[in-house]
Formats: sequence, structure tokens, C-alpha cells
Amino acid sequence: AQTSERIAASVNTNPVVVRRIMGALRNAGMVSVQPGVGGGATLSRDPAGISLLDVYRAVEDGDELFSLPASEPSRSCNVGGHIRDVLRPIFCQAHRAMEGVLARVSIADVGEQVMERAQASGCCGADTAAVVGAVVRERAKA
Amino acid sequence: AQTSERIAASVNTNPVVVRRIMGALRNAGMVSVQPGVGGGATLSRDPAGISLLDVYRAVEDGDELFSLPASEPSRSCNVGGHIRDVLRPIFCQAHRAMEGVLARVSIADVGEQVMERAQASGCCGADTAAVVGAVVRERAKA
DNA sequence: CTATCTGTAACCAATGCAGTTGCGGAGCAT
DNA sequence: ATGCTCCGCAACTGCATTGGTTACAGATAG
Repeated sequence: AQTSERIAASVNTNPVVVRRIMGALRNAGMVSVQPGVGGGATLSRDPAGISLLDVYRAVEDGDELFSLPASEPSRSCNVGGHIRDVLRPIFCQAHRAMEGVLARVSIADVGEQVMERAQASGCCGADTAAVVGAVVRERAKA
Repeated sequence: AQTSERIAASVNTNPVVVRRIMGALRNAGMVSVQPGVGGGATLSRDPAGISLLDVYRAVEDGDELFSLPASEPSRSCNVGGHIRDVLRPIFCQAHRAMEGVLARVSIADVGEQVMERAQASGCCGADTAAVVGAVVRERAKA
């Protein structure tokens, strides 16, 4: 069980930010959180059964990788009127391709690789998921 | 040759925004732009030889799909200290998977599909590229 | 009952981006 | 040459997003 404060220190951020992420992970049923003394977050499922895609999906805002302009383009132009319908399936496919890669890596895999690099074995797998969530959350641009 | 004003009207945006995108496309050697009366943008290469990936790369800011926290995480925690090195190659792979899909679709393909949907055939392929650039540029979140 | 931790709301500051305006310059037409 | 059209670029604005921070209520163990 790791407290939000410890995890926050690990990635140089604020405990509240970590708690926000943990909330999403908790809603997705990946971690269970305990208030009170000695509380904190723990993985509630087998880390081998949680993929990066699961974390990604739990943490993302639910919007598309590429956003088509919401505003209805002009009907006067043939291109503007149909381009979105043409592009959307292509973008969806690209998005799924990316998710496919994420789906093939589990939290256990990540934890294992981290352990290889760190000679010490002091860290349990629980915070690995948390940190992964925090890092994934750090989305960039497009 | 399409003027920035016409293209802007087609996607409900501002001419200057279109010109900014055109500048990127021009730097990448995909379109040539003519000032003056009857000027505008034209594809300078075969649309079948320009992929969505080319447009995407020309237009994007050059940053990663997933951004790892720039700040050096704590060395005190084994996870925080190594998580980035573990995650980076995975994210790169995911990014490339997405780009792979984009690479398989050409401007000519999307132009063709647009024409299928629009009964009319009045639009040339030039603005197709422009609109694609504009739309791709509309990146959302992650 | 107290100390510890989470959950959540509210707020602030920084950031980024589309949109806009205002030039200067380039090319075509007359 | 003159004027019209159109791009290039710089500067500014306004809006939205987001991480960080503070504050406080609720839950839990000792």
C-alpha cells in the first residue's frame, strides 16, 4: 500500500494529482484504496492481467486521438462537406493500432523491467501501476 | 489553385489559420503557393505519392504522442527512477503503429473517396490536401 | 479520540491555440 | 507604372485546458 504522498514524491508532483488519477483507476476496478493510518493504494487485480491499454483507457478523458472539427463545415464545398466522414474511419483505425500495442504490455511486464534496471527489489508492484497511470496521464499533443 | 479564403470557408475557420498550415505543407514540399491574382495553393507532387503520414508529420509540432514527465523523477524511488526508460520504447512502438496506418493512405485515396460521396466532381485534388492538413492539425487530446 | 489518509471542491497560474488585425511584399492585368 | 489580389509574418486577444495548491469533510486504525 502506497500513499499518494509517496507516489507524488516519486514523480515530482502533487498528492492531489495522484489521488485524481487513483480515482480513475479505482473506478476502473484496478486498485483499491484505504483511508486512514497505514492506508494507501493497492492493486486489486493480478498485475499480469492489467494492460497498459486498460490504464490508458481508465485515465484518458474519453476523447479521440484525432478530433474532427465539431463545427459543421460548409455544404457548399464538396470536400469540406465529406472529408470528415472519410477521415474518421481512418483515424479510428490508427487509434486502434496504437491501442493494440498498449494492450500487449501488462503492468507486470513493466514492473518486471523496472526491477531489472533497479538492482534493489524493495518496491512492490502496487505503485508501479500508479506511476504508470501518472505517466500515461501525461499526454502530450498529437 | 485554391485561395486560403476559400479553404477557410470550407472548414469554417480563418484564412490565416489555413495559411499557417499551408506554410508547413510548403516547407515540406507538398504544395506550391502563388501570390497575386488567381493565386493560391496547388499540390506540387502527385497526390498518390503523398500519404496522410507525410501531412501529419509536416503539420505536427514534432513532439511525442505520449510525453514523459520532463522533470527528473526522484532517484530515491526505484520505480520513479526507471519507469521512463521502460515506458519510452513502448510508447514509441505505439506511436509507430499509428503512423503505419496513416502511411498506407494517400491524399489521392481520400480525394477519391470524397468524390464518391459527393456526386459532383467540381473540386480538384488540391484543396483536398489542404483540408486534410487542416483537419489533421485539429489534434485533440490523447 | 486522535492521527493519518483519502475524496472532492474551489481556485490560481501557466500554457497553448485559434482567431483576428495589420502590415509588407509578390505577382498579374491593364 | 498602377492597382488589385493574394500570401507571409508578426503581434495581440480571448478562450480553454491543465497541473498545482489549499481547504475541509469523511473514513479508518490504534
